[in-house]
Amino acid sequence: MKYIEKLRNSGLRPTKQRLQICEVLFDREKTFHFTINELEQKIKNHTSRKISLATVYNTVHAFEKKGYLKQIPINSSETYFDTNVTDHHHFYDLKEEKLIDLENSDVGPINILKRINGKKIKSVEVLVKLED
Amino acid sequence: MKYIEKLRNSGLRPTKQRLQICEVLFDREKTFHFTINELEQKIKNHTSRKISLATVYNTVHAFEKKGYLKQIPINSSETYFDTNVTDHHHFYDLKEEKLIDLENSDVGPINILKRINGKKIKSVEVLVKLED
DNA sequence: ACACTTTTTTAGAATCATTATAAACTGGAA
DNA sequence: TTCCAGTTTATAATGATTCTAAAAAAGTGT
Repeated sequence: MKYIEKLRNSGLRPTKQRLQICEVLFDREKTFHFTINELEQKIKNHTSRKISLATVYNTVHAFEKKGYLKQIPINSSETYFDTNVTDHHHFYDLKEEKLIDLENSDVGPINILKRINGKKIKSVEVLVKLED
Repeated sequence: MKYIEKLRNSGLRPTKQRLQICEVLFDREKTFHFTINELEQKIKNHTSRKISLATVYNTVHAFEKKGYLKQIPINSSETYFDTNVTDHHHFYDLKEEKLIDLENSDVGPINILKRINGKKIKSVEVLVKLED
């Protein structure tokens, strides 16, 4: 299994649950944007034995901490995560409540001119809201 | 009272509670970023008679709908609002959990090259996360 | 001021995403 | 195999937000 190494290397035990979640999350061509509930559904379809909701939360947070996932800043009742952890941006379709990737090349270069004393810039994220 | 007109003009009855919340929100020099709980504290200090939490929620949502407030997209357990409804951006200090305004002039012009069929761009918001 | 309608406020209950708990289980080292 | 730290699990707890429905206040016409 290709994910066993990945998990071991980051100090996470390659448990059955984590490996199955890896498959759902990372065996894809395209970026995957999801909420915990959407992920749970995908896991249900993918796997015979169910994985506890608490484990899904634990795992997603563990993966986020290790840098395999990132949260997308957005105002929604549920938290959105992204399997694409590179620097990139998003459209958010307000009606459909769906996220769409914006490559860096789709957004002109962003140059933050202001700086705050003693603070480093960790990330720059652009959210483009769409309406009909 | 200067807010009576403002409320009437937007079809909101100028009640005692709304006027007091207006004072807390809008009688300031600078932009005010707040969560509902922070706002409740400010109201407590400003007013003798307490305003019900439900009313604070109702009022903030009514003001948002009328365009006097906007939500700031950010991953936090609480929703952040902003009295500055012009197009502008934010630093978010992850350690302090504080928002800092970024004027448009602090951020180079942002040009979204991609378009989605049948959708209009409603807003473009940049969130710059800060760490130590 | 009074009567009447509509909007607003309110306290408390309900909801829902997320986190905490603590007992059972598992992976991996010795 | 034995042991232990790390994981999983069901369930309870938490906390922000929304709902409810009754009381209060605002606006309107008389």
